[in-house]
Amino acid sequence: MATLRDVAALAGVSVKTVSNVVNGFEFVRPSTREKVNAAIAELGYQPNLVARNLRAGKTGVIGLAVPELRFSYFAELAGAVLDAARRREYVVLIEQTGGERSAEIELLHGSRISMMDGLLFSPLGLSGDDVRELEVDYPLVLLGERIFNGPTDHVAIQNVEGAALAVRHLLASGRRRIAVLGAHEGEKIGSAALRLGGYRSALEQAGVPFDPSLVVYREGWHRTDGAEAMQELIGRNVQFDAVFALNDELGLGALRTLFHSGRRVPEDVAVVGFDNVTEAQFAMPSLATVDPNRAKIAQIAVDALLERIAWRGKEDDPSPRAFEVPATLVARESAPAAVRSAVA
Amino acid sequence: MATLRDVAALAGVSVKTVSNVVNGFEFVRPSTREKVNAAIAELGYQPNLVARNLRAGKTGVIGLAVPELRFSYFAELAGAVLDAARRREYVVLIEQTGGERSAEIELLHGSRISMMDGLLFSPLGLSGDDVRELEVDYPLVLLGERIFNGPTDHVAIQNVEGAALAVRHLLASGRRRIAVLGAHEGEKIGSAALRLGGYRSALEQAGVPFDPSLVVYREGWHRTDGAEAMQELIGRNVQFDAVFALNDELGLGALRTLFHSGRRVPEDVAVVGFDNVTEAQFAMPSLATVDPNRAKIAQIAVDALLERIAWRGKEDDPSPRAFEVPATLVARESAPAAVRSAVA
DNA sequence: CGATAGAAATACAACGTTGTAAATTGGAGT
DNA sequence: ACTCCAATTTACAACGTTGTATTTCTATCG
Repeated sequence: MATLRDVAALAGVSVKTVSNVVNGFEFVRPSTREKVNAAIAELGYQPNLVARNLRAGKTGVIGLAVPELRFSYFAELAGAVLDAARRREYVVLIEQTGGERSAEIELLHGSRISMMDGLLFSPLGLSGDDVRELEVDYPLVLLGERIFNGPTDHVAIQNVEGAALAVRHLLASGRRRIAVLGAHEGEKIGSAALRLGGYRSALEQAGVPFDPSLVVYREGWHRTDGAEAMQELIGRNVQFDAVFALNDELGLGALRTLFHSGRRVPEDVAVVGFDNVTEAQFAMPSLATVDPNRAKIAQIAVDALLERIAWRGKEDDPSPRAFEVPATLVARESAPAAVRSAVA
Repeated sequence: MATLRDVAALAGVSVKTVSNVVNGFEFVRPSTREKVNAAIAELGYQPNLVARNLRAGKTGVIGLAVPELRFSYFAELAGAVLDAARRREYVVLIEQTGGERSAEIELLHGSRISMMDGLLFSPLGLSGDDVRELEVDYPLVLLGERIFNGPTDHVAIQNVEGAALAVRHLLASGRRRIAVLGAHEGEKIGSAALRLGGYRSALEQAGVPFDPSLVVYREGWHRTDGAEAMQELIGRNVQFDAVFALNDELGLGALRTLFHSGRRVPEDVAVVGFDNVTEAQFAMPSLATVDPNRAKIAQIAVDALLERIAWRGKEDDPSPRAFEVPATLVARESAPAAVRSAVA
């Protein structure tokens, strides 16, 4: 790989002059500029970003830590982050933590971080008790619902309001026996708890009594968990005409079980999920869901991180900021907008 | 951030001694080592990888260029690459090209590359005519079926054999009118052409005549394309008892149309896809498919790339290698192993 | 007790870049 | 031709590491 030095030698100028040309410095004689550019072209010179970044004290790289790319939600989030970062001339290094606490802690405190200007972190293994782990000396922005009120900026989904949207949507179509899949026993914060809270408040607001026998607890978030949770609900022999799955994967699993149990969706049971993953749109029937607005989340998170990066070293860095991105309801076949409309 | 220099000052030794301790150099007096480690702990020193890499002339980073993470296939591939890379102490910088030729070319020749030791590239916009673009001076490994016989290593799926597996599976369950969704008109290489080839050769081998009216051409690879292609097939009024979709997304879209058209899967129509994306497993009915063995692809690709990286500068770098990873058939509800077995 | 070998520690340079400050050039004004 | 200032170019240092070569210890041996 050619270096500035090689180009300088070929063009018969100093290294710094080549650097000036490369960086578009104003005061370079046109004839010199031309000579240098010719040399650059001849050698196929490309600036070495590692050296440039060492010099500049920054890397042009931000990290994104997610549990696993395999899960659509994170893959789509990652895609959105990549897009948002590119718009700001940053590249993204992705790390999979597997959702494991130890891996997350190691990443936060490991030396890989020194390759990044900052980190977008979507914790899963860490809990509220681990906030101390988040006290790091580099810009860090938290995503998701595991940890609130940490020492860093935080971008969250409208969990409560989003869940309420879903429930109101079901109520509006005449459903009154709305089950919940995927609640977490005893949880206070975290997506599950928040969404369950939204469910309860929407019911209350509508004057529909809360019935604990309609709540299915389940730790996992995957399709199999949804299928099993649905199975459990059916096994209880309680009457229900709608299901609010605390995320789309659970909802998709539930659709599967409902189908196998002979129940029609949405005629017998309406279903709404949460996340608006791509698959939801293509499920059979397509799954109504709450769209957390991933592109916006990514944009806000990247912007917040870059702001923090820019503030690095300044004495007065603002205290932790909390962003909340509005969620919207997406009506689909599994819970259409009109009451009991037929399937196409 | 503390540097070696800071640690050295605090410990009262030279910078190089600290470096020696950090790197586990053998000949350091235990007492010195202890002093240094104390200083490291006190300052929370972390090596600066950018500097280390500049010095070492490598970055510890490999690039992965894919069209879009939103598509499950690439998200899952990316996840597998991340895992494979981590096992070899490498991190991965992911770039989305959007599948656009110009973006792909810019990435190949841009300066971002200088942040990477090598690139895993899954082209989509580039075609066989663009092989010249692949003549770059850094280690490059190609993935996928867009370009064969390029000037670089190449890791490919068993497209022909995989497709033949799918078709033989359908034949074995008694199907004889097997439609194909997603063929590309006039294409010679590329996944679609190869898989279509596997389809034809499997039919031929079984003595089943090839019927052009069972082939639905379609450029796109997404679910909507599958749904539309299926619609088109139905519109032709030709008889068919099985569908081989050239990838899972097409297959999932087809399932949807079949469902809406009142056909039962697999009783009336068996369906097999290709790729084994996670969703296939959870579709209703679950989608039988050909598993290209992504984890192995990722592992082989990463290994090949790291080998090339290790060979950098050596005079005798081997000529381009082509790897092919065996595909396997995954029987599922949409095309079970036993003939016309009932749905669970 | 001095020589000597190996261990331990160090100085220095270099990776490729760019900021700083100093040096050189060229042309206008007189 | 001479001065002066802005334009242009340059030398040097530094970003944080580590390889190489060199120096300084220290213990052992004759």
